[in-house]
Amino acid sequence: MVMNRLAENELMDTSGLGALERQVVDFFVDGVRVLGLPRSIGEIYGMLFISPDPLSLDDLVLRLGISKGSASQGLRALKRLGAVREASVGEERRTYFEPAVELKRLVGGFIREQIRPHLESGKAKIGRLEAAVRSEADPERKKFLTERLARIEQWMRSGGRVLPVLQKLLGA
Amino acid sequence: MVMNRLAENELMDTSGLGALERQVVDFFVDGVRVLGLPRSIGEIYGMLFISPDPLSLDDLVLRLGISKGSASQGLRALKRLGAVREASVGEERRTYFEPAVELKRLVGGFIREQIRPHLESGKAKIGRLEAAVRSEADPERKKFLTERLARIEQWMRSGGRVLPVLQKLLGA
DNA sequence: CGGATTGTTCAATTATGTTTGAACAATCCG
DNA sequence: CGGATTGTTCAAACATAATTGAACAATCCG
Repeated sequence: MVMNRLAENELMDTSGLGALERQVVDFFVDGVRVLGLPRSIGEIYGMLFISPDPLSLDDLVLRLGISKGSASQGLRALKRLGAVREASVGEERRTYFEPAVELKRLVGGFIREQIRPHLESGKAKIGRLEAAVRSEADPERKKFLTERLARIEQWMRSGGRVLPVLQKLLGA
Repeated sequence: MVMNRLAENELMDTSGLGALERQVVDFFVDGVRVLGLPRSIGEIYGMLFISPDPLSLDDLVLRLGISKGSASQGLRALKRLGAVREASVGEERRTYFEPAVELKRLVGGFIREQIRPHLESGKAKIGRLEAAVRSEADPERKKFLTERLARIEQWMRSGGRVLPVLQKLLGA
C-alpha cells in the first residue's frame, strides 16, 4: 500500500510549512551558510530542531521538499558533525533523527570536522615553506622571508591557544 | 610609451612566480577559502605578504595574472577588512599597498565585517520568532517552541561572551 | 523466493559565486 | 585642451559547489 502521496491540497514546495517553521528553518539556513555549509544542511537541522518528535529521512523529504539524495547526504554530514543523533523509536525499521542542541557539542564537532583538518594541512604547508626559505640564496631576501614566516607561526600559536579556551567558554 | 608588455620569455600565468612565492600565495588562498572569501583575495594578500616592498594594483595584475577588475575589488575588500593599508611611496601618483600583519587587527576586521553583521541579523530574526511563538495557539506546542527558543538565546549569550575573550587572547 | 521498504551513490543538472574585460570616470600633465 | 595613466563598475562568461533523480544495494517479511 503506497502512502507517500501528498494530500491533494498540499503544495510541493516548502509552503507546506507554517510561517513559524519557515522562519526557524531560514534561521538555520543562514546560520550554516555563515559556517560554509550547504543550505540543505541548515534546512534539515532546522526542521529537526523545531519538531517535537524525531523525524525520518522521508519526513524530511516530504516536509522540506528536498530530494532523497540531499536528505541522505545532509543527514550523514550532520551525524559526522555530531549535530544529530539517531533516536530509537519503538520497533520501527526506519531510523529517526533528533537534533543535538548542546552548544559545546555542536561547536566541538565543527572544530573537529572543519577547523582541525585545515589547521593540520596548514601546518604541513608551513613546514614545507620553512624548508624552502632555509635554502634561499639571497641573504637579504632570506632574512625578510624568515621574519614573515615567524609571523605566521606566531599566528598559529595564538590560534592554538584560542581553541581550548573557546571550548571551555561554550561549555558554560 | 607603453611599458605594460610582458617580457618575451615570461609566461602569462602565475608561473611568473617562483616556487616559494607560489607556495605562500597558495597558503593564503587556502586560508581565506576557509573564511569563505574568494580566491583572488587570498592571492592578493599572499602576494603582498611575501613582497618586501608595497605593490600597486598593476603589480598585482601582472604578477598574479588576474584581471584589473579582480585586483580592484579584492583590494577594496581587503581594505574594508583592515587587512591591507595604503603605503605612501614617494610622490608617485599610483597607490601602493602593504599587508597588515597584526593578528589582532586581522581578526578584528573579520569579526567586524563578517561576523557581527550576521549576529545582528540573527538577533533580529530571533526577535521576530519570539513574537510568532507568543501568538501560538496550541499550548503544548507553545511550550515546546518556547523551550527551543530559550536554547537559541542561550547559544547567543555564550557566543557574545566568546568574542571579547577571543580578541583579548589574540592581542597577546 | 519476490515484492515492498529504506536508504545510498553518483553522473547530470542546476544554482551560486567569482572573474573577466570592456566601457567608463577621474586625475594628471605637457 | 587632449592624450596618457590609474582605477572603478558591472554585465557576461566562467568556475565551483549543491541538488536532483534514477539506478542500485540492503533488509525485511509474507
